[in-house]
Amino acid sequence: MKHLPHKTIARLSQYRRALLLCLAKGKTHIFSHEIAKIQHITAVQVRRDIMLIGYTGTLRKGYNVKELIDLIGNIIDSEKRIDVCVVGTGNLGKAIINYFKGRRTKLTITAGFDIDPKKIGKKITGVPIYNVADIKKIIQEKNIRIGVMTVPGEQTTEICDMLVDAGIKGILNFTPKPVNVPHGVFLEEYDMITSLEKVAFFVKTQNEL
Amino acid sequence: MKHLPHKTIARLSQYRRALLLCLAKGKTHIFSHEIAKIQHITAVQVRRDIMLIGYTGTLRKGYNVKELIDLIGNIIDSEKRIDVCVVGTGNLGKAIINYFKGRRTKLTITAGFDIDPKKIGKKITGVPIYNVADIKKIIQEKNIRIGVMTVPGEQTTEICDMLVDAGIKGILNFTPKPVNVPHGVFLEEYDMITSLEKVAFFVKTQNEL
DNA sequence: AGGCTATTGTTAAAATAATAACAATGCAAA
DNA sequence: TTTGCATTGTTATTATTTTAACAATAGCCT
Repeated sequence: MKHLPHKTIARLSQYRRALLLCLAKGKTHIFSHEIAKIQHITAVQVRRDIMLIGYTGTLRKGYNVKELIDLIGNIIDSEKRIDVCVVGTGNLGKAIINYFKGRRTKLTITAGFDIDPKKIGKKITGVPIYNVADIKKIIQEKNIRIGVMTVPGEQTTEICDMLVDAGIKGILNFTPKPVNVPHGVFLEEYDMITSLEKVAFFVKTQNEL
Repeated sequence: MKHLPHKTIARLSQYRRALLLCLAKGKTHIFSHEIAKIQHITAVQVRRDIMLIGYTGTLRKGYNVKELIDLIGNIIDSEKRIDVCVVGTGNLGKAIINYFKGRRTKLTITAGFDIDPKKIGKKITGVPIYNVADIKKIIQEKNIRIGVMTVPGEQTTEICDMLVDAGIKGILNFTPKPVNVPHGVFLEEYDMITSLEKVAFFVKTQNEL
């Protein structure tokens, strides 16, 4: 497979969720338009994405749910578990840790970090919380490869530098402040306000029509 | 202005954040490459976006920070405040409410909804929490136009239907379950796992090289 | 069996988005 | 004043992503 578009990667992850739901319902096959409906995209796009990963469905029966789940897993999952840490265990950090609890994925949150002494040493739904000061030590000991940042804006830059220094390979930044990472570290930023303002923009323009 | 690309809308919102920061620092002008650096994009893209909204900077001095903030505001803000509600006041809901606290934007969170009697009637950083059963009444009374869903997956569909029924115009769905809305309601979905799996995919492929 | 239809797989076209290229020009320094 | 250069604004090009089009065919119905 030469190269999978970013967008396709993101959709594959979503397809899998839909497929797992179907599997749970006992469905063995699914049509492209059924997946499309769930994800609010077109059936063509689903077929095209599936084509890109080299899977082939059955004419008039659709795709084998289980096979497709496995294949998507082969592509987007790592062979081995990838350990993830969450830096900042405020509301958002807790939400993320809870969100992952009990989901079967190769991604596992194995550490949380905070500066609050009241939190350090405790656990959040099974995930131990460490002192941010020990971030490098813990990340290397546990071979953590991905860091999720949910700290307040003022600490973002400092924490990011610590993560990079500790040898982290990917960062998902939920803080409102953009960061810089050296080449070789994958960075994904997400800002809730941007999403909300986007919704608001379309609500507004629609109203004006 | 004929038509602004979705991506540009999203970036404008981010530019504004960067600009507000600069304004706070006392900067009166800013260069395209400075904005670009903050946002991890190219200066060309910044200039192009700014061109699209019809603003013109000063050669060798850059863009007037204050003017640009105002113009972006004119474009992406509503004239009037848009009221937003958050349905589900768990960790994520609380995180979002806190996140907005004290930010000056036309978007204001004016209601939270929950089913937990212990939460109903209380406030979260100033935002009153109502019973989900009263969702239609409150939304109409307060003229709330946008709903943010942070409820558990099982309740997603039901809550979504209630929001639509109450006349909401835009929905931002943070739950893991995709929803359907009728034409005329703008829907934006965000799934944290998708973001994280995307990061993991690139961490994985890079490792394999 | 034979025709009809729904569905896949794939190529082609269109739309969207990002990047490059470069003319214009105003400020700074000589 | 004049030269050089940094910076904008804009058009052109390229890359990416989505959508359309349609041939192929497996299964269903008669």
